[in-house]
Order: sequence, then C-alpha cells, then structure tokens
Amino acid sequence: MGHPEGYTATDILARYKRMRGYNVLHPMGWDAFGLPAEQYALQTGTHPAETTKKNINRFREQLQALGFSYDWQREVSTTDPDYYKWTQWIFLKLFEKGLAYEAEAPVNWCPALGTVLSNEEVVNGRSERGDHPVVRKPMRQWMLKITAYAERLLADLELVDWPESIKEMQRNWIGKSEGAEVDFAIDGLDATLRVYTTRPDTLFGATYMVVAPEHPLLDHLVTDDTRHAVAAYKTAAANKSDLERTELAKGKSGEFTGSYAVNPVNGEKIPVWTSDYVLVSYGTGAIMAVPAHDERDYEFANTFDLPIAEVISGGDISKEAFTGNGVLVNSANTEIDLNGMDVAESKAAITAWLEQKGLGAGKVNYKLRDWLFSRQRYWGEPFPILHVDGKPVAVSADLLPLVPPTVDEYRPSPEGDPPFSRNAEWVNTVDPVSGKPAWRETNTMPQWAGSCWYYLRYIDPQNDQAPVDPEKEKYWMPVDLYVGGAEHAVLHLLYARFWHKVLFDCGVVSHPEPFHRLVNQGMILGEVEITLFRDSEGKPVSDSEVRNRENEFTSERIPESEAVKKGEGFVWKQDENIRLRARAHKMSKSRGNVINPDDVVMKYGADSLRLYEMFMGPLEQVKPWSMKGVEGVYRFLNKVWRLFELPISDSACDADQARLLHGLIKKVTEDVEGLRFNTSIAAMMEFVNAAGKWDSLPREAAERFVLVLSPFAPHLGEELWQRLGNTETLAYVDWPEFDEAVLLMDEVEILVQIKGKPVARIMASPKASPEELISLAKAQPDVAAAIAGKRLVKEIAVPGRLVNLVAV
RNA sequence: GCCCAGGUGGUGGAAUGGCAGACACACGGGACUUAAAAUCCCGAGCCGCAAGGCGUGCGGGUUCGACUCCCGCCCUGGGUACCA
Repeated sequence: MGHPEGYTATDILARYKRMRGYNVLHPMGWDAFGLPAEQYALQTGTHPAETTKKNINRFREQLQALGFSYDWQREVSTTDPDYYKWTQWIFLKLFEKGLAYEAEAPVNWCPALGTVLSNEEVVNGRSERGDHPVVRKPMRQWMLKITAYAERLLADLELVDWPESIKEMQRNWIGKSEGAEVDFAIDGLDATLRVYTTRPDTLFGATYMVVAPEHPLLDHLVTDDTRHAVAAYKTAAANKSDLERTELAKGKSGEFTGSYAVNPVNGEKIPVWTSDYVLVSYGTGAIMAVPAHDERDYEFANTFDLPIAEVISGGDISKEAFTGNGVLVNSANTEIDLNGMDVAESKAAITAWLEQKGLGAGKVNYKLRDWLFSRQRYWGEPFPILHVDGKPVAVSADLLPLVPPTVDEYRPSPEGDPPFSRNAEWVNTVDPVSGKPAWRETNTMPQWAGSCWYYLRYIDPQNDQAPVDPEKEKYWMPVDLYVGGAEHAVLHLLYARFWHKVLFDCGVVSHPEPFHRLVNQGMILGEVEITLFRDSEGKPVSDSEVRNRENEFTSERIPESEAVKKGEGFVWKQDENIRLRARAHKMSKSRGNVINPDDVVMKYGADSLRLYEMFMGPLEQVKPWSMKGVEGVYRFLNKVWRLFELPISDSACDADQARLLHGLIKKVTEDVEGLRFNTSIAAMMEFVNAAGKWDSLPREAAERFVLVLSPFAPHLGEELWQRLGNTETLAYVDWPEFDEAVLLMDEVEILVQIKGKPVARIMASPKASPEELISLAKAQPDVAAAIAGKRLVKEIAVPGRLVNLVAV
C-alpha cells in the first residue's frame, strides 16, 4: 500500500461537499490484472483470481481502517467478468472502427525466464530479475491506432483544468512537428527516397542522405562493394537495445550504401548512408542531412569527413552547427531564389515550390506511436477475437465475457507462445458464424485496458446492458476532480483520454474529455538521512568530493546530532571541514526507509495519519516523512479531546469568541475548496490553542468546531459529536456558515512607515479612508518628529493595512 | 541537451505587491512530580553586550514598498532523450 495522501485529500473534499448538500460520487476500485498475482501463480500454481481476491480484501480493510467514506456499493474490479465484459466490448468497438490491428512488433523476449518483459524490466539488455540476456524478437502483436487521435489529444488539452506541467508533458509526448516531405531520386535506380524534414529551407545545404538500418529500400541501395559491410551494420544495429542506440551511443556510426541521391533543387549527387541515428519509426525513416544546420548531422559529417555546406548565415560552421534563425545564402536555382529570406519565409517559399513541382509537400508529423496493446501473459483480459482463414474476426458481443481458459501452468508454452495456448481445447474452436475452424487469440490485454475506463463504470457498476447508462453518464460526467500521482502523467492519462474520445465518437459518453480537473499529489519521501562518506582508506571525505562517483566511496548514515549547519549545508561535528549529505529519498524496500501506514495507524490512530499527511505541506509538493511530525498532530488531537473536557455552556459566544470561530470557519471553508489542507489544519490548531484558555466552551462553538474538524479527523469528530448529545452521524449535517460581519473589528492596528521603514503603529477603523489615515499618522508623535522639516514626496495609505510617507 | 517543478530559520512549512518566518517539529529555560512520562508557561531568523545592522539561492530591474512581478544566471528534484 502506498501512502494514502491522495485518498485522504479526496475524502476530505468528499465529506465537505456532502455536508454542503452535494451528491458526491466517491468510489474505490481495483486495477487487479497484471504481474503480482501472475508471479505468485507461476511460483505456487495458485490461480491468480484467488490471490487477487485475497489482496483486494486486505487492501480494502486497510482503506476502511483509515475511515475513507467510499461508496462501497460502487466498488469495481477490473478482473471481475462483469467488468471486463465491457472492457472487451470497448475493444470490439475499437476493432470495428479499424483502430485495433495486428502487426509484427519487436518485444523483449527473455528465453531464460520464458517470458516477455516490459522495457522497464530490462536493464542494459539483461533482465532486471535474474540478470538473464534479453533479445528483441518480432512477435505478432495487437496495436491500437492512438495516432489517429493525435491531433485531438493535443488540441483538447485546452478543454481541461490540469497543471500546466502535465499538459506540457503530454504535448511533448505527442510531439507535433510541422515540415515537409521531399522526394529524392536515386541515381541509376528507378526509385525515389522520401524524407521528412522540419527544415525544408535548408534543402540547398543537404550534402548526404541517411536511411535507417531497417529502411525497406536499403537492400536495393547497396552495391557489390558495400553489401557485406552494410549487412554487418544492419545486424549490429538490430542487436543493440534501445538504450545502446541512444544514451550509451556517444559517437555516430554508419556505413555508405554505395548509392547516390539527386538533390531535387540543384541536381547535385549526394551519397546515401545508413546509420542508426535515424529511426525507422519516425517520419519516413530517411533524412536529408544538412550538417551545417543540424547538430546530429554535423557530428556525423565530421566523423565520416563529409562536406558541410552553409546555407544560412549567422553562425560559424567551422566550429558548430548553426540551428538558429538567419539569412539564407547559397540557395538559388534557375527557378527559385531563397537568398536573403529568413528561415520562416524561405520555408514557405520552398514548400510551395516543391508542391508545385510535385517533388514534395508540407507535412505534419507526431512522435506519438501506435500503442502496443498485447501481452504474452495469463492474467489479463482475453481478446474477444477468433482467427478464421488467417483473418481476425470479432467474437459476437453477446458471447461476452470471454473468460481466461484453465491452464496446467501459468507460463508460456515451450515454443514461447502465450500461456493461453496451453489449453488447446480452448484455443481451437469453430467460428459460430461461418462454421469454419478457428483459433482463439492467445495474447492478453495489458493492465492499462481496465484502468482506461473504470471511472465510467463507477457511475453504473451493475448495468448488464451497457458499460454505463447514458442518463447517469450525463448526470455525473466529466470527473470533477482526479487526484493521482505524477507517474501517470503521460501514459495512463493519455490512454484513458484516447479511449474516452473513441467512446465519445461511438456516442457512449457525452463529453470529449473524461477528467475535468486533475491534481498531482507530490510523492512522500522517507525520513531525511544524513550521510557521511569515507574513501577506500576509511578517511572521511566531503560530499562535494563524492559527486557522481558514489561507488568509489563507502557511506554511512549518521544521527542528526552529529551534524552541524554551516553555510549552505551540514558539516560533521567531529571535523567541520567534512561536509555531509542531507537528503530524503524515495521510499523503497531496498533502502529500508518505508513507512507503513498500518504501523502508524496502530500507534497513533487513523485520524493522526490522515491529519499528518495533510499537514506536511501542500498536496502537490514532494515532502519528506517525519515521525516527529506525526507525534505533533497526535498531540493536537489529544488537545482537542481535552478542550471538550471543558464545561459546555449554553450561553452564546462573546464577541472575541465569535470572531475566532467565524474566522476559523471562513479559513477552513476557503482552504478546503482550494485543497490547501495544511493551512486549514494550522487554523484549527490556532483555534484550539486560543479556546483552551476559555473557562467554558459555548455549545455553538463546540458544535461548529467539531463539524469543521470532522472531514479531516472523522473518528474523533463523530465521537465528540456524540458526546455533545447528538445521536445521528454528523456526515450529513450542514457545513457551518460564517458571517463576515462578525469578523469586522472596530479598530485595527495600522502600520506607519516612513520611506518603507516601520516607525509607528496607530489604531484606526478598518474603514477609515486614506486621507483620514494619513492625517492620523502625521499626528502620531514619533511620526511627526520623523517628518519634521522634511518634504513629503508621496503619501500612500492602504485602508486597514498601512500608511507609507515618503519624506526627503 | 531539452521540457517541467522548486530553492524562505536547525527541520516541515506560512505570507490578495503591504510588519517575512503563521502553524508544527526539534532546541533552550521554567512550573507540576520523589522521579520520569504527559501537560502547562516562557524564549528563540542571523550577527552584535548593546545601539544597530543583515536577512526569502545569486546578480540586475520595475515599484512609495518585492518571497511575491520582469530580465539574466546558479543549484536541487522529476520527466524525456539522436523524433530530422
């Protein structure tokens, strides 16, 4: 169980909104397909459904112990056949619309483990678990055509109230770029090489071409002289992992194909190379290289001694590629002259010319790739697909759900086929429509599938006629507030938006975007650790010496008492020349800094955990855990309890008490609306500190305080509510109102500054006009003395706040 | 490299452009106690005996007034990575 920070935040808001009379849909569900249960099944032979059920029960208990007010009647699990029936139904919609297709795609196959691994499970070409070699093996996969929705996924970000950072990450992921495709003829071959470029303006500066090692034309480009070397290069590139092709590749590699392309603007013959710095999956898989104005091409040209031709002035191409804006040079033929134009002008001019000549056209590209949507695993949704005569055919929707077959083992077959293939009786069947022999799809859907639409099912979890009733959907959607971790910023949120848009096009949902407001809770780190480093001889060394070479040193965690603050950081008490490292780290089992919420609940109670998680700081921020901080809020709750040991009086609040009470209600109301839970807790603490000094507690103050506290600490809230003589839960009692009039003071302190420096304080009505304040201020003896004999250049007064006299 | 977020006491953090450090933790002092725990009271940004000075990563700017707005940098964290 992770930290219940987001759950607590939404629970507080849900409880608050309920008290304000809203219908609140606050559900919980389980995204329970996937690895943990499958791993356990592999090891023990236990059916994953059994493990899943157990895990869900344990998790539900943990959540219930924290007092979250979920509507458990709406609980869903992605692994429940009544749920995944509709996941499969949505897949059929995608299939019908041509958005789901089969393709050969390379996957990470680990022969030793007999399974396919995700990219995250592969480290340096070896399996994270067991350190076995991993190879890239093409396999038949299901793909979803998310690229067809790229433009809408980009444009509709304007419709939602999300943090700008998340929107920006999605924009980058979609990666729209505008440029042109240009056709180059190949000298001596009846073939053209099409390239994509965002810089058609630099066409006159193209001095060579590069095709990706996987480019289909490559085999036609090689000559007898180059065939051998190019084949070797292709093999080497194919065996490189993604990581090796990018991060680890310091320099450029490549091979000359033996062919030449003809630059359509000047008829120049330029060599065609192949290199893995060009990706087959982006654009056309081929580029025109303009080393003078592209950093990658520049590096490649220098490595292989290829010519560099300047076509934009403004840089020094003998030193580096110039990628900025400038004036075009050396860019004219008999029909078109770009010289003298800037980059933007020349782009438009050359693109128009290419289009007119039929040599190319403007083109928009996206980095976004189609979504690899199948896994070779057991514990996932079966695809409702039959293969008949070599073609995929949809299983009729009224035969859903299609449940996973029983198998003797939960691992792939010895041939490497997915686990479902172990049950031949299930796989081999007959197409009920044509009566022809058919075999069932044996891949399963990835874990994303079920989590792409769960928010819709919460609205109508029992419906067996549709994923969601249209009327109910209209009433509840879109989701008003989604609190989640930033780790979902791109993939989950993009996939869910994609499915939602498909459902929108099918008329299943009424709004183009699923989640109106999104807030990312910040991660909670472990406690701050202070680390002392020592070199190989055991001599202590400063943190700054260690930077980026951690593995050459040993580190030890030392207690806070051995550290002293000096300058920016901490130094070691025993030798103040040794700088220490003070940092909080991500909670992880291997680091041993995991704080288990269960333990905190056991020791301090659920309300303390809830309150502390909210008191730590702003919801969105990354925050380090502190057990001392938990004790602090625990003390506060005890103080609240003791406050209610005061006699409860039936007399009304006096003016000061009322002002305090209404101030609290105002502060908490506004802060909860703005999700500023930390400052609302601080306000409650101030109230309790002040009220603790009273002789008795007026009933109206006692009751309203409990109501305001209750969304944060529901257990204590209900208990105190009962002790005040109430017999019903406070969950649906009206949230207390505040009265601005009560907050008004007859007189407030006004600061008087002279040239911005505080000089005196005067008392005045908060409504006093600037003129009144200024004359009052000038009459104050200290002020009068300070400005005596000086000329007042400017007089500023802010009612209720301050007076600033600028005297020279 | 690029994109995003952030840098305020010993610590977590608070401050519609208007007295920086609310609230809490840790710390020091005191009360209660045989003692401890719990609780309560008091103190405290830094330098300085004091007067006073200096303080929101650094350098500029706008303003009567800047943690807050603008420009340029530095550092930390997260994401991404040869996308032509």
